Amino acid sequence: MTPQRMAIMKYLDGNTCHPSAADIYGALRERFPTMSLATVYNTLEALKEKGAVIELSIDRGKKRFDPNPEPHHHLMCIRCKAIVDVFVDFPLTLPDGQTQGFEIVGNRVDFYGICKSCSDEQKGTTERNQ
Amino acid sequence: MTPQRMAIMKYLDGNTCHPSAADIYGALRERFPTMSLATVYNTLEALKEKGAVIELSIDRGKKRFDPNPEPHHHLMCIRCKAIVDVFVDFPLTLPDGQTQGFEIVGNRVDFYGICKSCSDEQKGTTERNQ
DNA sequence: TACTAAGTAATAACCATTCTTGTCAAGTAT
DNA sequence: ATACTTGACAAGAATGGTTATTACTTAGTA
Repeated sequence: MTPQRMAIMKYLDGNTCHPSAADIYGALRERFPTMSLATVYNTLEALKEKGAVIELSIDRGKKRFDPNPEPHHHLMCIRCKAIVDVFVDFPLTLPDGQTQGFEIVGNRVDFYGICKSCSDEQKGTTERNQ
Repeated sequence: MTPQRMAIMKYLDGNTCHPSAADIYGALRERFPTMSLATVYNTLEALKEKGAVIELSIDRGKKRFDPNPEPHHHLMCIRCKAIVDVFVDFPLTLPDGQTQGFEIVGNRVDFYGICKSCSDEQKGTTERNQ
């Protein structure tokens, strides 16, 4: 267990911002100036295999990581890409006629919306423009 | 309306394979050797703005396009990335306490599984290995 | 010490996507 | 009808996120 790896794990522990690899890299490079982005990816991959983090694909073009192992869904702001957790359990089972021969192994529910601060910003802009 | 654009639209019409931009490009380049991948992207973007196609983010790292305007969900094979449509309506509303100030604008339900042909392949392999 | 294995950093490579720019066609004014 | 303007378009270049490769370092071990 190297200092870099420990720092990444500590940064993730309890983090609810669902950071990307670049976010983590950016947050830790000050304390670990020699750490490379590849190390972050490697560590995240290792943590993912251990089940310590979950890789989210809610944000196209960027992997986001979630250290919360409890099953839950996500809500993403379409403006600022902030992601928050949603702890509501939806009963989602497909009727046999709809599985089309697939063996279902999981599902995912994502909500999209506009977060408070983005919504406030827009209001401010609108007011200024009037 | 250029021939390329018409060909892309025709290829998509009635297509239930949820092709990626590269899929479309690969399918049409023989008939339109001078067409570029960027043209496919441009056309898909234009069609998306018109509401003629929907962009799926079920497949990380690749945009997939769906010409079916009817609201529905998707089921993807985690092996071969095949995507099929799921026409089941789930009532998904977040209780006020869970929206965290977000103005919800949409949601998405994706199912993941292993399709019949991938499942059969695996069985064959297992048998051979025994 | 020498050997091994794991971890790291740096860089290059890769792929999907987006940006930029030159070209062409249609419309408009002279 | 001709020159000018505008806008759409395709092609190639560029970008950004991610992965692969390589060599170096460190720790553990015989």
